[in-house]
Order: sequence, then C-alpha cells, then structure tokens
Amino acid sequence: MSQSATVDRILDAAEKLFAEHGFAETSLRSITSKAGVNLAAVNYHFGSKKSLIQAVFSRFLDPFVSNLSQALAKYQDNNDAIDLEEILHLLVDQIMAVKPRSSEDLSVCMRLIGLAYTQGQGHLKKYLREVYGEVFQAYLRLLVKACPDLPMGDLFWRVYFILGSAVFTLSGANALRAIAESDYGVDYELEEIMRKMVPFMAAGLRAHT
Amino acid sequence: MSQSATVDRILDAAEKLFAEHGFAETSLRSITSKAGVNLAAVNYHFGSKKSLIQAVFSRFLDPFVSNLSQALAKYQDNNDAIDLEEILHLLVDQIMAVKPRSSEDLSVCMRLIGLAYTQGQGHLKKYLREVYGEVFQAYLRLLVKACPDLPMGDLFWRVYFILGSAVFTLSGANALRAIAESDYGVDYELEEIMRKMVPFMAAGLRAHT
DNA sequence: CTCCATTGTAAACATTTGTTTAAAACTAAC
DNA sequence: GTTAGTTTTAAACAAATGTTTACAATGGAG
Repeated sequence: MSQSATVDRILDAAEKLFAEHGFAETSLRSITSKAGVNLAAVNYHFGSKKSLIQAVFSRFLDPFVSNLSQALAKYQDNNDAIDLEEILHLLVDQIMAVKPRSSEDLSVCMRLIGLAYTQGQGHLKKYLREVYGEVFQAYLRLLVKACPDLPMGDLFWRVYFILGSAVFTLSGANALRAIAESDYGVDYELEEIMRKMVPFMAAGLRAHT
Repeated sequence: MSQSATVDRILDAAEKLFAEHGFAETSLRSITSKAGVNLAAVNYHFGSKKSLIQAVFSRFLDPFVSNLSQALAKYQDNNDAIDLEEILHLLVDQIMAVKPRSSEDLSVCMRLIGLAYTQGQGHLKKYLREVYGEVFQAYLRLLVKACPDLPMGDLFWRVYFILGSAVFTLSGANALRAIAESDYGVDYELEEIMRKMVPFMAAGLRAHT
C-alpha cells in the first residue's frame, strides 16, 4: 500500500505547519513531531524536504486543476462572447468544489499558494509552472476572449493585478478576518470573501484605461 | 559617527538579499560576505538579526511615511468630497517622490513589503504596525470618505484587494516586465505600471456590490 | 513457520545557523 | 605620544538543521 497512514499524517502536519510558519521556518522535526512519526520517515517516504513540499502542493492542487481543466474544456470550442463575471465565478466554484476536509483547510491551501510566490523555494515555482502552467494559460486565453476591447498590454498587467488581489488576500485571510471582525464587526466566510472579489475584479478588468 | 560606511553596506546587502531570498533563508554570513564586512559587524551595529530586518524597513519606510503623512495633512480639515483617483495618484506620487537610488530599488522595497505580510517574522508585523500603523489608518479614513456609498465591511476587504494588487505586481515587476516585453512587445516603466493601477483600483473600489 | 520486502526506529552525521568573546586595529582628543 | 573610546576582526560557541546509516519490527506469501 503506497499510501500508508504515515504518509498522510506527515502531509497533514506539514501542510498546516508550512502554512503557519513558512517552508524554511518549519523543521522536519516539528513536522514529524506533530505527525507523531519518526524523523527519518520523511526522508524515507518523500526523499527530501523539497519533495515533501511539492507533495503537499500536489495533494490539493491535482484534483483542483483536474476539475478546472475539465470545466474549461466546455469553453474550448465555444466561440460566443464570454461573460467576464461568469468565468470569474467559475474559478470560485471550482475552488469550492474541491471541498476540503474542513473549511479551515481552504485558507491553509490559499496561504500555501501565496507562500509559493513569495518564499524563495525556486524549485517549487519551477515545479508548479511545469505541472500546472498549461491550465493557467488556458484560463488566461478565456480571460482574453472575455475582454475583447482591452489592449493586450493592459490585460497582461491587469491579470496580475487580480492575481495579486486573490493571492494576497486569501493567503492572509485568517488574520484579516480577525481584524475585520474586531474592528468593523463583520465576519465573512472564505467563500463570501472570494465572491466579493468577483465584482471588484470584473470592474477593474473592464475599467477604461 | 553613528552612520558608518559599514552600517550602510550591511543595509544595502541585506535589503537585496532579503528581497531575493526571504528573511529566514538569508544568513548573516551571506549578508556580511556580500557587504564585505566581518560577520560580527551585524551583531555589533544592530544587535541581532531581528533588529537588522527592522532597520532595513525603517531606512526606506521612514522618509516615505514622513512625506505621506505630510501630504495627508492637507486633507485633514477638508470636508469636501474627495476624488478617488486623486488620492490613489497621491500615493503613486509619494512613492515616486522617495526617489530610490535606482529604479530597481523600488521593486526591491515592494517585495520586502510583500514579504513582511507573508513571511513569518511576527516581530516585523508588530513593529510595522506600531511605527507606521497610524499613517495607514489616516489614509484608510481618506479612502472611506472617497467611497461614501460603499459599506464599511466591503471597503475593508477591497482595500486589501488593491493592496494585494500593488504588492504582488510591483514586487514581481522586474520579472513580469521581462515577460510582457518578450511575449507582447510592451515594456512599461515602473511608474507607468503604477499609474495603470489607478483606474483599475478606482473601478474596483467603485464597483457596485 | 519461514522468508522477504516493506516500513519504522534510534542514533549519529556533517553543516549551517545566530551569537558571543577577547584581542587587535583604528580614531581622535589631550 | 599617550590615552580612552570606538570599531573591526578571527575564533569559538551552542543550538538546530536535513540527511544517512544500521538495525529492529512488521506483515503477508509460499
């Protein structure tokens, strides 16, 4: 049985600790300690810390991009005009569809994505681009079709504007939710926050230059 | 003479290395090596690695925040309606006014801000909030006045949406500029990219919920 | 039961980390 | 030129890190 309980316990512990403290700041000893397994188990099952980091991403990213690329396929041959809000919502729906074990896990995954961009870990970026780059490109092409009036040079940057909004907000979502609740008495679930992004992003993408 | 050449050399080297590799991943030895100074110089001049990190932020954040709060003072007693684009542009202008030593330094500083949010370093976040939190709040109040129709709960999150756009885009600006140039033949200066953010952010902030 | 491959474990390994120490070098005032 | 204070330096420090090793335990298959 390739998927022993040990492997899952390590992945669970690593996922949470990485999201909480970052990759470099999380030691293998803290992971194995939290997982209740022996230190050497990581190197036995994953080979190295690098591979463990990548495995953590694969576990939640694989089903997501699998679902997403399937959903995108429907638009592939469709030459009609594409509604911007629709494909933005599609992304939110696909994220929610992964249905993580607990609602807290989603923000953990989001935070990991944010860390992947901001923490060193060059091997991680390379890995993510190689494995998931194609789906990203496909979604980008859809975005282009949904914004026919926008010059390509502007669209390029605006894509990174909305990407930054998503990554930054969701990766710090838990901390920000606490602030929003204590300072303004509002508390939204993660899904609500993501849905709140859609009109913001759509308006921003459509803004006349 | 409190500001020896050694102190500046350390700060220069640390700034770049932190931005490139993150805080935890950057060792004092790599900093002192790049700076051409002795390893012990960091602990002698700054006391600890934590203090060095804070000093790196102070150096470029102090003059910026000083200028910004001065510029914000003009709006303090003004009770007229405030133009959203105007105060967004004001921020861009204040950033450019710092006139970093090279245009590359700006994206380095932005990247450091992004890291401050995403990397562990709890002491850094506390430090930044204590020292610069008030100016941030003042700017936030201005933003509230410029968006009178937006519910507070929505504004809160949209502020982080635009903050994420700025931090994410500018911190990766150098790499993204290269992609934009090779793939789409467009190449904008950093200031142009920031100005391109203004209509995007304004439209996003104004979007009806 | 025996065998064998898989998995788990304790201990040790070699590095790297931030920090401290004590002595040397330097600087400027008297 | 001597002195007192500041800065630089090489060396050592203890602690923590990822990884490897050699050995024990496990659990089906024949």
